[in-house]
Amino acid sequence: MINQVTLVGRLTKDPELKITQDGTAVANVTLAVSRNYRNSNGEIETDFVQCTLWRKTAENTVQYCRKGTIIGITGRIQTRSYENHEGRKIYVTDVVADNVRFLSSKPQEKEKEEKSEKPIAAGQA
Amino acid sequence: MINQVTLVGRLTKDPELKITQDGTAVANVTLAVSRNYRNSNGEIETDFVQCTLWRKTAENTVQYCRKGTIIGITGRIQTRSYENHEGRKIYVTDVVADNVRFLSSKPQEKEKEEKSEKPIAAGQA
Amino acid sequence: MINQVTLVGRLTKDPELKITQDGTAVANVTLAVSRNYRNSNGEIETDFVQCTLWRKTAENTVQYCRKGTIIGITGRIQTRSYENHEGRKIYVTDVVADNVRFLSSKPQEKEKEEKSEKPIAAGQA
Amino acid sequence: MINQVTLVGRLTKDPELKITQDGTAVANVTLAVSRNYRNSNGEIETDFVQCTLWRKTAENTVQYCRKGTIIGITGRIQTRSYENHEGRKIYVTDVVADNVRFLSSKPQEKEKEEKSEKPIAAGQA
DNA sequence: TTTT
DNA sequence: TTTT
Repeated sequence: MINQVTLVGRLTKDPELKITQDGTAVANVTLAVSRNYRNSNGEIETDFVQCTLWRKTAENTVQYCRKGTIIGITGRIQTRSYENHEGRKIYVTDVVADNVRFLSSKPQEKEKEEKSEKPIAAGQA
Repeated sequence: MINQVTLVGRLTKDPELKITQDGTAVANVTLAVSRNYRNSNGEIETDFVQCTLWRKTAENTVQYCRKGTIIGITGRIQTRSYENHEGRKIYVTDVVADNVRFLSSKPQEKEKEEKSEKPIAAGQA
Repeated sequence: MINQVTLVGRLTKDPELKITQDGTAVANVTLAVSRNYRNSNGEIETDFVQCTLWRKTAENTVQYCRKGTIIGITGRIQTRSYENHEGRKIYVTDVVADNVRFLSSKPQEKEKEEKSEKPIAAGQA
Repeated sequence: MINQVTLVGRLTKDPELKITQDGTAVANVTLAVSRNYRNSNGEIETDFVQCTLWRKTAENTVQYCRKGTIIGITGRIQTRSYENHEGRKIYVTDVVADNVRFLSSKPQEKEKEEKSEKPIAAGQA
């Protein structure tokens, strides 16, 4: 079957790197994607799409992007469900990225003091 | 910004037409989209993606498709939130269709007894 | 059937508006889309994709973009063929845009002297 | 930059496997993708999109598909040019596949006599 | 609260 | 929990 997504939008926050139990780098970000048309009140609405980035893609995004950076993501929609502490079933939908492109004109590299201690070296760029 | 989705999958149920307060036809369907690779247990997982179809697209899908029909959808990811009766904020993500294609080899027309009473005639096909 | 394209790239030239015989505005542009990986020589190659924009989409692109502007296009691949003056069949492939987004950080409006004489007013923006 | 294509259409011919000089399997196919609307003469037109498949993707397509099979392709548009024997520059556009899905209801395996001699075993499926 |  |  086919499941293909392309998004261009702005990061709603500075992205943060997490490490899973088995040592894999991951970043969960939200993309603010404004619509191309106005609603009945003349406003431009925005969709806030949750995205999951893995490995190098996560590391590079954390290193080179921050709140407000425009990025392009290609990937697929993923759904899953879990039971919360009240025993209620919660459904989650997000976009798992295959690829991320940095589209802001000047994605100035962030200068974070902890940079040299980053858990995984950032190779590629 | 850009927000573009393409899905091909199977309807998990017979689609049903609803009519909004202002008289617009709408259908909420779930597409079962199996992945193209096996997980670490050797299984093929499936994403269940909620989709919203409007007007003719809704009407035609209800008329020509049923549980198990393979359809292709192009559209965009939409997010919204509301407060449930407990005052908890609920986040909802679905795909709003621009276009639907019927891809099953023999999408035999359904013979439903209530067909002649359908609230809106199904034109296009 | 499904035919869906998303491109983000730079205009290779200042776009120009043409008017067809029946009075429709059209612009033919080429998008330079650099690839996300290096070839065996360590170089980043670029695809030069021909795109056709119609009506308001053409007019707005001509008004707000110039050589080098980053734009996003969604649309479909179109193929056609014709015989050239030597009787040889020529095959042409381009992308017909449904939608164009201006993604350069500062798409400063062009100040062209002939602006006030533009054949069709540019509404929307 | 972003360059993302999704196509669903029918193979215009039985696909054939070729082997490049360095031993890589490749198949060049054309997808007939009918449009979702009628032109001014009430006809449904069709785009014939050239696609290039590599390695396992090529091998599986050759093994499991034939003329008329409906397949889904995700990939990117690729452009290149060369000079023909008359010194004229020829521009070529095709879609390089990342992924291929077989969507015909009954993609019966082809029984070709040369099957056991296939240059590269077809694993995956 | 899932399709083949 | 939202970006410009």
